Amino acid sequence: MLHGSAMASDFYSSEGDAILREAGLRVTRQRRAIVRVLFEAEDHPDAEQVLGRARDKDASVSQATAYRTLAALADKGHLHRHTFDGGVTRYELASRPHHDHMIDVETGEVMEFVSEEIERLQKKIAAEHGYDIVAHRLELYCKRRRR
Amino acid sequence: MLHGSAMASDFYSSEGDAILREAGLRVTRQRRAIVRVLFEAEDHPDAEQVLGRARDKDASVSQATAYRTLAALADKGHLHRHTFDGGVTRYELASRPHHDHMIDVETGEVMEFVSEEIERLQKKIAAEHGYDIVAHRLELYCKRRRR
DNA sequence: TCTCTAGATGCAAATAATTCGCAATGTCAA
DNA sequence: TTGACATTGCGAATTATTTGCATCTAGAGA
Repeated sequence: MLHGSAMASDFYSSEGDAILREAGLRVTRQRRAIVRVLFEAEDHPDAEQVLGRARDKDASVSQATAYRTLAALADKGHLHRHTFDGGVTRYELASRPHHDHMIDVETGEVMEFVSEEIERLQKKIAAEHGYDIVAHRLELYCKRRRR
Repeated sequence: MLHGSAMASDFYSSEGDAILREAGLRVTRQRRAIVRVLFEAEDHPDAEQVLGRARDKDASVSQATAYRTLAALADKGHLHRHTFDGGVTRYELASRPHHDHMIDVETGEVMEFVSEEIERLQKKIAAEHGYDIVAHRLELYCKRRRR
């Protein structure tokens, strides 16, 4: 298992390095930690959570660097920002397969889904107005159906 | 025309009073001004804009009251909050017919649209996961199609 | 119409999240 | 190896919004 973990870390580090380079950013210890956190995240962490987790990997990561790195990656399109219903900004790697979000308003749980049909309709609507879609945001706020 | 304007104002004031009462709020001079601004708005003003316009009607409206009133109306569901792509919070009366938003990323222009088909698909998706939709947010970020 | 009280107001200070200035440090192309 | 310039941490500054508090006022009831 130690072997597996080490390999996984190396793997993610290189993936992360690539993302940083693609974004035109220098690869630093701190940024490596931050990007690794993003690769490992299975949720949608906010800046504070990213900072905390990055510090677990490298205690030298400062708040300013976390915000600066997240902003730089988001600006270059490598990171998506989400602000579910007036909450704080949450982050998610853009390299993940595209999906939209469904939020359980009672538990705060965030689920993911895709609908080719909706994607197609969105494009159609935009086209009808003479537009091309650059990005979109679809969030469904739901309650578990009682039965 | 003076007649028309006066009638329109009266109309909006009573509509506004009703909304305030329904929200369980007392009808004050300041709140009347704020709610009238919301009724008259053809855009999606942020708190600062609402405050400015309300002050044109009644100079005594303070920032705190603007925020407090907007928050109270939003909490009671009479007002929708929007945060288009990381910008400030914008407001829109919930009594307006339902619609989603299309944002021209080059001009910032906000357009409205509805698609019964998308609405239906959303409900279907939620249902498939065992959920009922409480609210949703669909925003299309677009660029005018060059030809 | 008068009174009374919970709710509302303005002001200024307080928060929360994020950004910025700056001197010190680190990356990486040559 | 080196030098230019990007990046860092720190703390102060911003921005948007909220809150504490003393003072008013809407509006139910006498």
